[in-house]
Amino acid sequence: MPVFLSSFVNRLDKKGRVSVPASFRAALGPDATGIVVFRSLQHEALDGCSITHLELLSQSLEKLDLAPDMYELIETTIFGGSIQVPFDSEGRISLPHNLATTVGIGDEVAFVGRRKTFQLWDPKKLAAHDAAARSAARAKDISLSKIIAQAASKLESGGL
Amino acid sequence: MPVFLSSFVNRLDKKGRVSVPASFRAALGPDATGIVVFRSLQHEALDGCSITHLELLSQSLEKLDLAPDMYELIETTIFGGSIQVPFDSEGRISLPHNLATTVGIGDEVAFVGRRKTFQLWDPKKLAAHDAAARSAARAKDISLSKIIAQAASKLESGGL
DNA sequence: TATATACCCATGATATCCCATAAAAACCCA
DNA sequence: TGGGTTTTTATGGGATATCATGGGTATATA
Repeated sequence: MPVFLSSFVNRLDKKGRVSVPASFRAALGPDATGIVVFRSLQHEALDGCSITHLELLSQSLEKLDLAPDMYELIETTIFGGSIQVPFDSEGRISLPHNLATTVGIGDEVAFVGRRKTFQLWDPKKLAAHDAAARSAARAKDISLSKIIAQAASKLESGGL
Repeated sequence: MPVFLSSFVNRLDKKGRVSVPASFRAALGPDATGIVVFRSLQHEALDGCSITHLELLSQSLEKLDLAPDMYELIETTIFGGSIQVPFDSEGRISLPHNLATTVGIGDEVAFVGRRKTFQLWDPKKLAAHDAAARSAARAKDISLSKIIAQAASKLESGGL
């Protein structure tokens, strides 16, 4: 199972090319010829994933009973708005300029792993988002060991 | 089950490498190729764990019905903020410089066992934190023998 | 002709691998 | 029990491979 972990900041050169982090390329597998990129629904950022993952998403959507307008929204935003970007021989993609500017990406891109997918951020926007997320986590007193403990007790009581 | 116990202070060399304590490596098992490190949500320190433990966390997240914003928060904070660091042939990891500095780690790292996980501290910050934690424990009148006694009586009454 | 896209090679920085050494711990055997 | 020996650990440094990045050139596209 490919897992996207950690974050990396890479430069966009004047041709609009940027290296996809080597570990992400490894997670995509040796056969991957590129990635899929589309605007995030929640953030001022881009979502990226493998082509197979997008197909999986498509299948999942069919299973769900979504409201028609929701379905409509997702169809146009994700599938309509997504683009396929191939790797060059060095593992770079060329990010369309208009797509980059819509999310505030200038000459640097932060690749952020999110397990099954990853995101592309403007590093400054990411830093702000990260700081906000951290203070929210502290405010709600979230701890990982708690989460694991909760899930474990749920597993015990719930069966399996 | 791997258990991380006790603490060790090791030096960071100028390449940014530091030995993971042998007993921690033993706890990780012979097959472990590295560890996962991310910023602690609670402390000015790094959390470290095995890759399997992170996968456990990942599964836990899927099991729990977390609020979407919470799920969101954890995904970016933990998975985006974590890095996978492989061992070199001597059992060292190379700690990214920016990650070390964000938690105040200079040229020494204190590895602190916390059972299922461990933490990486700047030794001075750890000493300060320790002192604070001890006085807090005294203030709350916590004692280990009390805790054990309480647990024992609970077992008797509650069965098994 | 301009603009964009793909393919090729060059280079510096970083990370990884491999070997050396010194200190500490474990071991062994009288 | 004590002293010597072996093994494990932590640490350092040089050589090598990988990666991100830059630029040149050809090929397509409008």
